[in-house]
Amino acid sequence: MAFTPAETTQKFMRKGEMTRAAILDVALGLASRDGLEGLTIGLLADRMNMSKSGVFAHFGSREDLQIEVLKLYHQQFEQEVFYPSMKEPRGLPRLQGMFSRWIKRVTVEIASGCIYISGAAEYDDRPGAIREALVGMVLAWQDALFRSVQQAAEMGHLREDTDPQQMVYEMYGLILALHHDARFIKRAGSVDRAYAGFERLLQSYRNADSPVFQSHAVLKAAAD
Amino acid sequence: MAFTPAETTQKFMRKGEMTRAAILDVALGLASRDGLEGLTIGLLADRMNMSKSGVFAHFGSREDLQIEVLKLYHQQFEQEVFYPSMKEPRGLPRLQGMFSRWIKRVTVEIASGCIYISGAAEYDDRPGAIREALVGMVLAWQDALFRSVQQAAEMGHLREDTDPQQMVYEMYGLILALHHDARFIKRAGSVDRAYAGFERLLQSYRNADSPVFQSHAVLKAAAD
DNA sequence: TGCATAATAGTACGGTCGTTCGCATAAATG
DNA sequence: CATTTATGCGAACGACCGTACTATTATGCA
Repeated sequence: MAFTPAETTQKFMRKGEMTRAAILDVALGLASRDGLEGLTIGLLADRMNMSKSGVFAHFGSREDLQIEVLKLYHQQFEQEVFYPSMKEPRGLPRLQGMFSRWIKRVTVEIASGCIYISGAAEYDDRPGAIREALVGMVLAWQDALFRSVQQAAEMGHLREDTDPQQMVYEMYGLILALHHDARFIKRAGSVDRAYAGFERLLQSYRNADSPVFQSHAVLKAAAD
Repeated sequence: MAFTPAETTQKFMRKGEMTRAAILDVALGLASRDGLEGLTIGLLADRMNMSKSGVFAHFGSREDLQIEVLKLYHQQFEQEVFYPSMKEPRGLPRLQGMFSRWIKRVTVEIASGCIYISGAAEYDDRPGAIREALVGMVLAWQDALFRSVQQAAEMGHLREDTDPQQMVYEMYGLILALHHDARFIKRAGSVDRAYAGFERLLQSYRNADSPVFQSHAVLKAAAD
C-alpha cells in the first residue's frame, strides 16, 4: 500500500540513498499534515531518530528538501491517478477515470492533507523555486484534464461546444470544495457531493446521442 | 474605501484604542498576504514603526491578536457581502446578490488574499481557539447561503427538489477555484469562469416557470 | 583484512520567534 | 497645575530555526 522505496529497491541502493528515501517518506507525511512551510528539519530528525545535521547532510538546503518532497508527492500522484487513467480508452471513460481516481486520492487525503492544495495557499504569494515547481505540477495536471475533456468533445462524448477550460475549472472547484468541507469543516457526505457535482457537469456537457455516457451510480461503483 | 476605525471614531477613542485599531488594520493586511500563521509581531511592529513590546501590549498573546484579526475580517465580510444582500428581496435575487458580491470581494482579494480560504488550509489540522473561530465564521456564511437557496426553492424560483446543501457546496467550489486559479496559478479570465459556473448551476436548478430568473449577462452587469 | 570514503553525530553560530519585566513618558483626570 | 493612570520602549530570556564546521563511526571495495 504505502510506497516505501526502502522496501522495494533495497538491495540496489547504498545505505545513504536508503536513508535519504526513508527521510523523504517521513518528510512527505509531515508536509502533508503541517504544510511544506511547516516542515522543519528538527522535527524530521526527531521522527527519524537522527541528528539534525545527519538529516540535513542529505539535502543541500531546506528548500532542496522541500522540493524533493514535492517531487515525491507528484510522483505518487502520477502513479495513482494519472497513469492508470491513461490506460483507459480516450474520451469520456478516461475523463471519468481521472476524476474518480482523483476523488479517491483526495478522500484518503482528508486524513493526511493534500500538498497541492495546501501548497497553493502557502505559495500563492511567496516567489521562489518551490512555488515554481508547485505551479508547474498543478498546471501539468490541469493540462492533462484539459486534453481529456478536449478529446471527449472531439470523439462526440461531450457536446461540440464544450469549453474544456471551463470544465477543468469546475472539476477543480469540486475537488477543492471536497478538501475544504471534509478536511476543514469536517462535514460528512462531502465525497458524494463531489460525485453529484461531476454528474451534473456531465449532464450539462454530454452529448445526448453518445452511448458512452455513464450515470453517477455506475461511476461511483467503478471507483471502488 | 478602506475601513480605518481610527478615522471614523477618532474623537471617541482614547489613544490606546486608536493605535490598537491601527495595528489591527495593518495586521489584517499582513495576515491576508502571509496567512494568519505567518503573521508575526516583529514584522507588525516594523510596519507600525513601533517596538515589539509596544505592539504586544495591546493583546494578551499572539493568539489573541490572530483572533482579533479574524474578527475584523469577518466584520468586513459581513459589511460588504452579507448585509447588503439581505436588503434584497428573498429568493433568487438575494442569492444572486450574495454570490456576485462574494465574487466581487474575492476578485479584490486576488491581490491581497482571502483569510477564510488560506485559513482553511492552515487550520484544517491545527486544533485551538483560532480554528474554532474560523470554522464558526465559515459555517455561518455557508448557513446563510443555505437559507437563501432554501428560500429560493420555497418561493418557486428554484426547482422544488433542489438540494440546498449541494448547491452551497458547488458555489463554494466555484469561489475556491477562483481563488486558486487567479491568485495561485495567475490564470486570466477566472472571474468569468466563476460566473459561468454559477450560471450553469442556476440553469440546472431554476424553475423554468419562474419569471425571476436572470441571465448571466444581467447578473454580471448588476455586480458592477 | 585494511583502507578510502561515505554517512552520521556533535557542537556552535547568528537569527527570529513570543513573552516578560522594569522604566520612562505621554495622556487624561481632579 | 498636580497627580494618577495609560501607553510605549528597551533589554533580556529561552526556545527553535537553518546552516557550517569538525570529529567520529560505519560501510563498501581492493
